[in-house]
Amino acid sequence: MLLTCPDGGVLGLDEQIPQDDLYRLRHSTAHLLAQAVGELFPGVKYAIGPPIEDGFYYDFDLPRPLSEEDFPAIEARMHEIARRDLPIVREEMDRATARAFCERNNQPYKVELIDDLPEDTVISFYRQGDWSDLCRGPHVPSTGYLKHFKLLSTAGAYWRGDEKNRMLTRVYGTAWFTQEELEDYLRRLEEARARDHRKLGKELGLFVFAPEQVGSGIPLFLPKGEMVRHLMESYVREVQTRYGYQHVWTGHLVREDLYKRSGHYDNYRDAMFPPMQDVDAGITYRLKPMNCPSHMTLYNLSGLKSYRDLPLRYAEFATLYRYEKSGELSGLTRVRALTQDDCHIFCTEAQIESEFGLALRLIQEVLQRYGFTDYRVRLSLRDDNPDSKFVRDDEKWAKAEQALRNALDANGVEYFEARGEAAFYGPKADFLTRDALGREWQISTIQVDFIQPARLGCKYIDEHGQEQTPVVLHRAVTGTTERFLGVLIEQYAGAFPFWLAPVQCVLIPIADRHHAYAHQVAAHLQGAGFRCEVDGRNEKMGKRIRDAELQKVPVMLIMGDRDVENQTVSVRRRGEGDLGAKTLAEVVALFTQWRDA
RNA sequence: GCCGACGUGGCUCAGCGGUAGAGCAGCGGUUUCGUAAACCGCAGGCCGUCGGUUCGAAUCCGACCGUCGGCUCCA
Repeated sequence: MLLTCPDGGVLGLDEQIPQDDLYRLRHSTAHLLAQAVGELFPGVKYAIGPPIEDGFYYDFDLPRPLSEEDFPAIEARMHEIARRDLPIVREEMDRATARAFCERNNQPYKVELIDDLPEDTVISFYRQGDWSDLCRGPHVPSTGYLKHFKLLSTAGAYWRGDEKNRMLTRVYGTAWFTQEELEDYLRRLEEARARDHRKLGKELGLFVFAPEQVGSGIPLFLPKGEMVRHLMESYVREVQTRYGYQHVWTGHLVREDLYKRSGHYDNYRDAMFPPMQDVDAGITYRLKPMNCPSHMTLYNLSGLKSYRDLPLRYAEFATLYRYEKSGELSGLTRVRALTQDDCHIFCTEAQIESEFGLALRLIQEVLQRYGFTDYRVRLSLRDDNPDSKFVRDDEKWAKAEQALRNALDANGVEYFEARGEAAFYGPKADFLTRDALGREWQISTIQVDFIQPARLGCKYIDEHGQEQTPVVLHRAVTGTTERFLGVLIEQYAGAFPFWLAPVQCVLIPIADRHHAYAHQVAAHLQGAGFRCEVDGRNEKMGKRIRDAELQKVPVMLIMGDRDVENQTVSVRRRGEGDLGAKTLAEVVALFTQWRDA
């Protein structure tokens, strides 16, 4: 096995995986898995099997695909091999010997790996008993060290991550030093599943999917879900306005020609919904998959611009439609109808750094308001593969990349670099976060574009009366409302902060005779701008408290005879319990304080 | 799109060759209650769709649709 993880890039693995003991343990467990599969399925061809965060995987080319039903037998064999306590020994070979060895063992993937190793690489194998694998190491001393592991799932994976190649069978597993750590990890997985936004979205009545009736990847928002969306968007709109952004609106259909001119048609045709024909006029439309060309058109048609008009910032909450492949759809995090909080900033080259800084501060303010700290910033650059989508204009790319780096450095942002992740028109700074199950998603982004403005004929007149092409910064704050909401639900485990909760307060009158008072209190709070519901169901108070707690409503107001008499309500905070009786004025003051916190 | 698993009332799930079950939710009644589940009753499903095997299919086989876990992709 060749371990190309930390610097390989090929595997798309994160560079932060440390070469520590746990890494070594997992790496060896991957070998153990491979040996077990080899013993159970003679003729298996091995691909690669690296350690990954929390575990490992191994890719096999097998006569038949594995399913989880095969796991007990494989795990049993792994334990058996572990009990043999085979020493794991390193053996170095020269290239020709290594190649011949792998060919003799009918391991074509290993041969391919050897052929691709740089000239000066020391080629090593790790042997345990009569089983051996191409591998850089390091490993634990013997198979006896491997005790606390579990196979988790199978998956198809293309050889070398290329969909043109053969699909292999990948087995994922986890491994730990102690049984407690293993069990703890499995428990964490369980807990993560409990905060899955798809589950919570259903339980909390936020959204549904109707693949058979409306379509896959098109979330339908219930009143509570729409309330949260509305709050999220109003909030970002308020911040953007405060930062000098202007909001525009550009519709849902666009003539296809525009995307041919912008370059999107060539790069993303397959990911757009099929064209629509206006037969009478002979025009072809597309559902709008991105805003840039529309905003640039708006720029062009709203009068000739002077350098004094720049920077000009067009923001839009636009619902876009993208034909994501069926297998890629995932709850709210990957949808076909998505609402971006998009913005295009038209500016001069000299303004890039300050505009980037402004966008960055805006993003940081918003993420902080949401209590969002678990993200990292990726500087996404092009690669030098001549077949890739990136527009070829070295000078402009170099300029854009330098501008982005300067801006990141000037603002003291920590980031890591990823080649091949840029947009076709320029490099970007992407903000990545993880969902409950550890999958990484892009939220905020700032992109430098030296290409599209020229293609679409954007211009301004500089201080010398000369025509110039503006630079465009593409920028999204929360990314898409849908995805960000999905990630937020998981971060909060469904318990939204007071300002964002769709229902901020449930009023619980103890007996029927308290209903009128409850409605009176509710009306008062609604008048003060808070979202309240009266739970007047014929259920015991304890049951209604329980339901409100399970629905993650931040506040419950309970009222009985004492309260009616004293004109108070008894305040209960979710997860905290009874805070005692308060007057309405006190409640409004408390609510205001919680809302603005 | 590709590989694998799964698809039973609104929700969570049992049944896996012989005429469809439970809990929760819903509806009707009784109860009027002080901080996380009162009681009684009623109703609700062509078992994803289409085709095949069988005397007989929710149960076995196939195709399609959808969901889930990955892979690929992500303007």
